[in-house]
Amino acid sequence: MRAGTGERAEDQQEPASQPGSAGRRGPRPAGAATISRVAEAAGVSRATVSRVMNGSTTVRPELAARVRAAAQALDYEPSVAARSLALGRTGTISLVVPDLANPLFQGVLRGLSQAAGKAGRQLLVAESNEDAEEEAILAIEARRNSDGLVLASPRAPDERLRELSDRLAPFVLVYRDVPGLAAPSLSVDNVAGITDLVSHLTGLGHHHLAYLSGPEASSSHALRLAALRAAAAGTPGFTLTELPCGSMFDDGHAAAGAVLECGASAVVAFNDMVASGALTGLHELGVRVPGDVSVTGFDDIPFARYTTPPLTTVSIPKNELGRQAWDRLWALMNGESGGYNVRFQPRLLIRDSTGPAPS
Amino acid sequence: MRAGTGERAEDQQEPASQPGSAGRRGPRPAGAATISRVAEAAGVSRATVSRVMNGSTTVRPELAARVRAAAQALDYEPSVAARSLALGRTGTISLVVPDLANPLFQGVLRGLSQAAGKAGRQLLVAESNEDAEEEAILAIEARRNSDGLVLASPRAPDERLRELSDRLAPFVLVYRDVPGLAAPSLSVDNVAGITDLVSHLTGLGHHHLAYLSGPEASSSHALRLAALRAAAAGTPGFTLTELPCGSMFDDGHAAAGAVLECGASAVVAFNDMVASGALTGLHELGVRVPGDVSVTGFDDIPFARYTTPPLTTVSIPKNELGRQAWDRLWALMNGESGGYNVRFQPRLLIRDSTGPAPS
DNA sequence: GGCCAGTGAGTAACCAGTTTCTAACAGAGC
DNA sequence: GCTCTGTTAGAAACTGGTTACTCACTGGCC
Repeated sequence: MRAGTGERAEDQQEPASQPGSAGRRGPRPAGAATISRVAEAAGVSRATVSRVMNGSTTVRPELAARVRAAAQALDYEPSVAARSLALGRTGTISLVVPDLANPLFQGVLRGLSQAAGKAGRQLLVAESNEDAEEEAILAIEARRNSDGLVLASPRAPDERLRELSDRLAPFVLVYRDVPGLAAPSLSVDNVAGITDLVSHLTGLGHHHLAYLSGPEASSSHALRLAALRAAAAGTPGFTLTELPCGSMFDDGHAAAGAVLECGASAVVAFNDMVASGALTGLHELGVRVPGDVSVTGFDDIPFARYTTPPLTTVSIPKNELGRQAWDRLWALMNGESGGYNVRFQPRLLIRDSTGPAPS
Repeated sequence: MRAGTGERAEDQQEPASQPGSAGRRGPRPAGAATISRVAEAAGVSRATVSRVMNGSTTVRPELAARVRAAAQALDYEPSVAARSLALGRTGTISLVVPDLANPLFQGVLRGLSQAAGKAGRQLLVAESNEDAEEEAILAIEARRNSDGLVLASPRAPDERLRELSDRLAPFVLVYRDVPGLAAPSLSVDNVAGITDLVSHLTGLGHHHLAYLSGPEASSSHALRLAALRAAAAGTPGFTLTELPCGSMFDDGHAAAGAVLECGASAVVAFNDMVASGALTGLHELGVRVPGDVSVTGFDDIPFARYTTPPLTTVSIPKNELGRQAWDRLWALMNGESGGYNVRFQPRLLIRDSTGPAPS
């Protein structure tokens, strides 16, 4: 993406060092109005200004108007930091994900961002770069800066999450279900998804499946693989070939040759990106999909409808996960129970990348 | 995405109302250690604890060790809110974008998140849902909760941004260049991108181009359209057909019929998503790409390499924009000049969706 | 007219840190 | 031995809000 991209400076502008920022005395805001200045201007106490700003009804309307006028005249905006300190909450929640480039987490981010925004809450985002310990550290750090946390942590060991649970609370776990964890989790039924996929493929006459593996440490990968192995073990005359792969387009693209070699008639890819890469790779090798080989994905990313051919996949409600994460977190922050754990049932979407096994 | 997705409650867990949260006296943290408690435990003053926590060297090593031990024993973590108040800064910066589903902004988000993370800063994210006035309001709100702002605001009028400039500073504008704005901007040379695209296509013998328009209010769309019109006006025997479209996959998909009707031999789509949708739509109509019609995109989203055929497009350094936005903002926050405005030169990527005009 | 309840607004005590100013003390120099 | 200087750590002021408590004043009721 960056390689070779030229860059050119132009449009020189005046230095633009912020006018009032040269630290009069206190720290940053310099000339910013404080509640005291507003109180003085309106001839009332700070308490009254505070009451007016927070919509308390115990202030005489006429006085309230005077305060509002003073605030307006001074461009007064309450200090968020001072408010947080006094109130003991920040008005912010945070989201920690392993990878912002992954549509799976982008979906949660969107859903959460919109739900939190509607409730007037700010959203802090941190990316752990797929590193298990980083996930934990960032989660703690993000949590300290907010009132609650939504954590997508596919790498960190169950035990680590359990021991962190106190410092992270209130928090909600997504795309994962850790037994014995004192936090609600919103997960996806990977087993059901894989089972649906396998029935669909065996129904089409496929007996030899290749699985393009996800990242070793991924908990979703582990569940999907286990479900596939179980299905294979439970069906006589069924062969499962496991091919190491990854989670990105390129991984799937690079695996196309191995797919061809192993002789499978259908490919179950770890996710849609891998499937989509494999589709392109197979196309380049002259393999027809679904004529020669069927291909399936997982997740139903927005792009899955626009691959050639459109991808048969398993749809999971990414935005909905984000929205519900907000609901749960909100409940938790109010001291209520976060409710039950929820496992979303994915939905099989049959498109054109799967067809009858070649005879 | 959500339609029909089943949901099932299971794994009932204990109520999990946070153990210590029932408000002992102060607000939230309940039993959390404060600097006073640590000071008391270590037998020193709060000032000394503060100095130790901030790595001041003016504390006797032996004393410092005692303080650290006490802090450790009490699980002490400084209050972010109190620190923000005293210091006058939050350690957070914010990003406001119109649409988190758009790969363009996802790229900036990633680049910014990583750069800010490396510097130990938190990142606040807000999404304006493509609404011009919402952009402004969210920007103010986000800015109040942080020390600086990166703003992607393709909708808000120039004038509105100029009048807001004081309240938003320090801030950096991305994907846009507003004349006279006292803030550095990082933009992309849309004109150069379109010019490259047009030369490429005319070089292949295309004389009739269809432009699949972006959203009316988008400043990128305006610039790209203007560049196309200029190119058309400057080239004899050149026809430009403008087709209303949009910015998403579906818009491009829906426009395929119109493309066919208008008789153009090449399609310049507003962006890669539109191009990709158009590709699928044309394929469904039995049109060969690039045999019958050539198609180009803009942005080079990760997916563009995996369409069928791979998409000829213009690459813009999305992550790099995020990284540089951080650098500029950092400079600004330190009272330095934010430097020159930068206009990135996009790079033409010729893939397989363009070919010679049919004769 | 006096008592009581209710209302509106001020006082002051918080929230949890940072930092300036000051003082105690130790060691060096004369 | 005394003064001067440098180091270390504490006292207290400060960041900008919120809120429990208190009190003055008003009106209703007897």
